[in-house]
Amino acid sequence: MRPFSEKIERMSKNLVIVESPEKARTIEHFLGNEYHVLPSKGHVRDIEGVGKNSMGIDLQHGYEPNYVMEESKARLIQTLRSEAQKADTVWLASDEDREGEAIAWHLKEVLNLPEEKTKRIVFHEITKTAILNAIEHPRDIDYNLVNAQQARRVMDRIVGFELSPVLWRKITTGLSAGRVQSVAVRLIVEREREIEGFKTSAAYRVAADFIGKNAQGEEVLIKTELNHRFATKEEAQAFLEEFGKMSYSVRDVQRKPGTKSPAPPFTTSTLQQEAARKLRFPVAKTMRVAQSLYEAGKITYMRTDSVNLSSLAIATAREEVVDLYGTNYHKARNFKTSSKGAQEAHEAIRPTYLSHRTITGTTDEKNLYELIWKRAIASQMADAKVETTRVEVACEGSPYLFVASGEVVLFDGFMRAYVQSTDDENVQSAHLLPQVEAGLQLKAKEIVAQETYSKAPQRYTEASLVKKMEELGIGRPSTYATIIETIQQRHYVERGNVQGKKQEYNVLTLKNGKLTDKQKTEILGADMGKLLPTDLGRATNDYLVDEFPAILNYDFTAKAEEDFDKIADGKANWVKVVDKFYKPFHKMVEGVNPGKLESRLLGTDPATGKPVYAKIGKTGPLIQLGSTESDEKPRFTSLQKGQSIYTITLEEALQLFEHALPYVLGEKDGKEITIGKGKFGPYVRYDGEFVSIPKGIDPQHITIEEVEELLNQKADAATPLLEFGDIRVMNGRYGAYLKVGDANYKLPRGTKVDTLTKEQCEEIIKNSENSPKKSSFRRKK
DNA sequence: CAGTGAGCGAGCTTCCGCTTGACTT
Repeated sequence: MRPFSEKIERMSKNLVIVESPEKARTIEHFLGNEYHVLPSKGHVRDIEGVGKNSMGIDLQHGYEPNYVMEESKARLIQTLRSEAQKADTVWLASDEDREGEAIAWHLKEVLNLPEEKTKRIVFHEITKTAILNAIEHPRDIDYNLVNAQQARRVMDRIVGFELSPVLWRKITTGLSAGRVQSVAVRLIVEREREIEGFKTSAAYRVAADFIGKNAQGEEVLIKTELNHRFATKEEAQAFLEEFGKMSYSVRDVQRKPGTKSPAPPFTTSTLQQEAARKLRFPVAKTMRVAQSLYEAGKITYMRTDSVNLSSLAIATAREEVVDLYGTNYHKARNFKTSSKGAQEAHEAIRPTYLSHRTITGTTDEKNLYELIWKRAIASQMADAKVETTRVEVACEGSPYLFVASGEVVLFDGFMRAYVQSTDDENVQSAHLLPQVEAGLQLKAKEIVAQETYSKAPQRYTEASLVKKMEELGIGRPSTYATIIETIQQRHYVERGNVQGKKQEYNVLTLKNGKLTDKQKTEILGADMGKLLPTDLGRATNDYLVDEFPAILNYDFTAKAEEDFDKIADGKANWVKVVDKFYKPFHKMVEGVNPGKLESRLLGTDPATGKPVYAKIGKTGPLIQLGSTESDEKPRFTSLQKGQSIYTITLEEALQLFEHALPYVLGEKDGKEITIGKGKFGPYVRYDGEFVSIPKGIDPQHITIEEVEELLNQKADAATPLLEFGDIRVMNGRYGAYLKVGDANYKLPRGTKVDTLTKEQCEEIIKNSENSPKKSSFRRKK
């Protein structure tokens, strides 16, 4: 308990409830003794149903949700209740958005707050004036907004809890579907199919280096590219041969001034993208590090879709920019949030104190902070001024032009602090061009025609998927990271690498009047750490898209949001909105065919005449030999890494059965050696003994020699190093340990095994019995 | 951490958004 709680209890007549503990601490500091500020830590109630196999909604009677307290918040709610009783006035100061309004209402219900002592307030900045101002202008709870939230919540529950059981029956148990996650999976599946269906095409790109002497008498080199690509080698070669005989001159020089503006300060989504690109952070890591920065008071709230900066932040940024770079580098800016469905309850993500240019903390914290600081500072800086130059070189007798483009930064402006990166691999940084004028005669130094292949669309990374989701308006800043975790936990998608394919390409070079022709190879289509759909993800997605196209539609959320907005504006009734959705949706759920998803028939096994299927089983993709309808039980085997039920051939599938686990490898001393797969992975069984097969060895291709080696190792491990009556010193995977009957005891760090005595062992056992061996605390999965 | 284990089948699973949990030596 707080040491000064007694004092507060006596003096505070006001209880203010905000959402986060950090906010509570800051605000209490502003408000003084008359006010006690406590956090609700988010929602305090939710629709009943978790782990109870129940919808928690009365579908027959106005979709009335059955709200229950969040169990983990029982103590918190108890505290809030007693503090609320003592207070004269309770100020509900949750965020000013749909969820925040609902939190305020739930608090009022849960804490049994009477109308006359309850006030709803909102503030947009955490400053003393903003908060005092809010307290002077309280309002009532906006029930239209609360109902909009209820509609959202009820609809998500219905979609999730009616679709998921369909998948359990149709595909396998434990699967899930939802308004957000299923669309996220769809994006990944469809992108992969685009890539698979992508037909690469080759064309010859021509680049030439020219030299000449400019008006100032300087030797100049101009690197250009032809504004035409040749479809065939013959055409490219013909052009190069002609090229040797042509004369060239600068046809035109265009200079254009331009400006570049800084990006707005970070939102959750843009922070995740930049941290992924510049720091290689996965989305969850970015959020974890940001959370610790927030809790240390170093940055503002990290779950936001707003690009807005407080007036105080804009003023401090000005001081910093002027101090660091000078007045001409400063420009005050207000950014407007454009993303779909933005709720703007918070500020953009920025340093709490922009004057703190660096911080103490872990390397990750320092790096992320630096990124946030630079981006916020740059957003309050002047435009960069650039000059782009385009030089066109004409070749006599050819309709094509050689073009060079360059860019010169005249004034770096915001770029001095921060430049945003990009996912696009095709963007090349422009370079500086030499000073030349039209009419200048040039000589060709070298010309290269290179066969280039068009590139397939890019796979999603975690961060680029978040970006796409934000564009579609699905998911919220508080859920991006968890959604990405969920679709991986369900094994719909996985982060993985794709090996590229070797591709031969042709390079024609003309230099000093000599034409050479070379064949080279490159790797095309390789990818690292991208999101890839699994067979399960594809099967689930295809099924859902087929049966529930309305829900899987990319516009579904955006359309629903329009309805929620109408409810919030008092122009629609939430029950009617939900009903209009539910009636046809539920009909579709009821109309689903019973029975499992159809499996892919690969053909017939020539040896047995039985059919061979590829399908999704209980624990993933598998091959089935024989029909489930026949009397004989079918045989099953799982696929090897890299194989897919969608592409595997009959031959490949049959091969898997040759060494399908379990199988008999051979004999040793007249006893069978069996290779199998158990709870803990592959094992060898011999003479009633089990030995695990280590990761490096493929159980389907293990040799007798390898098995003997493993058995010997096991025998060594079973022989005690030392023996003192009942007490034996054993050699285990994690070093030596003590064994008495079935009980094991850890040796203290640094124990010398060779010189261990019986007395020492007894001492160790005695000591470890005083303290419990295992902690009762287990992390939940 | 914990020194295991041989594949039945009953009963379980699930949504999206808010927010941070903490039973320790």
